[in-house]
Amino acid sequence: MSGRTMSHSRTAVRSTRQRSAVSALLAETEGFHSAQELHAMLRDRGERVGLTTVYRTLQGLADAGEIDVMRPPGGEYLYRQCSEGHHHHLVCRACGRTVEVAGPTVETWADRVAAQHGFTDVSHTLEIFGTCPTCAR
Amino acid sequence: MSGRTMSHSRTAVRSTRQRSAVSALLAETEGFHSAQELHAMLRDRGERVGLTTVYRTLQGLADAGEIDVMRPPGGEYLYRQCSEGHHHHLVCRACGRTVEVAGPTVETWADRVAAQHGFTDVSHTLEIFGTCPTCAR
DNA sequence: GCGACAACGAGAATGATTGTCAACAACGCA
DNA sequence: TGCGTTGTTGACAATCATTCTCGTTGTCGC
Repeated sequence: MSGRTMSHSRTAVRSTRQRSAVSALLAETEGFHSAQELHAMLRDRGERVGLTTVYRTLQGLADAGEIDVMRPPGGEYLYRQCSEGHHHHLVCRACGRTVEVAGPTVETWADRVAAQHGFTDVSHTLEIFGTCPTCAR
Repeated sequence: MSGRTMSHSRTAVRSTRQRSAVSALLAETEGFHSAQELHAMLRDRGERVGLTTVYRTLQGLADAGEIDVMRPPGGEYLYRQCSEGHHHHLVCRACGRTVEVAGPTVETWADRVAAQHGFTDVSHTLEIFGTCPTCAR
């Protein structure tokens, strides 16, 4: 992992119809969706993309940091194209609506705590769940 | 769910050999383990407990807040008996060693952010991953 | 004791994700 | 523009943690 030295221009990522289709779909879709859902959406659109390819493409995009991955308690992986930079999500349990939140406070706190215990190469996951105002009634 | 009114003394939790075995194992075991691992450990001990029961018992204990649940990226659910109260974990990616960390800062931050967006009934998940000093070499 | 019913557990079922591998199609280069 | 290299695709099988089924068993109140 992380050993992608990308020497020269070897192993260039090829642009294919399938990959474009997935990216395009993500670009114009709101909210988080599972790989299965995205695959079904593509199918409904008339795009012919294999399920395996959807999984591979999503993982690739996630590794590249171009999309966000979330795993709600008791559910499968959900993907979404978000704004740039590191941020977290506030998710409604009922309707799934999400709000992106940036928390410099938390980032530094997590790094500091980890450093205090001598941990290096630190990362973290954080999701906030609740009921949004609309669903509250 | 949550409709456990417990009228009279109905639906009392019965104490069984299997349930005791799982609790006992958790009590004297360090670190997080999956349901499958715990089941194997019980088997090695000579305890005869079905896998289904291990799952059920763990879920029950987790619901009751008596044990902690964690789900690392790309893995299955992990269970562990921790100290009382709300806290988070700093986990070593290499050896799995965990350190409990309390973060009042984070708790209030999460609640405040959620409140700002009108979200109610708020909860959150947070895990910090890194490489511990020992594994760093 | 006794009986109601929670708990158990072996095996089947589920379902998301990953592995396989032959056919395919970008893209660099001549 | 033609061609070969090689990353990419996708139908299908395989994996594997978790859940469901349902007949049997063990607890506990009385």
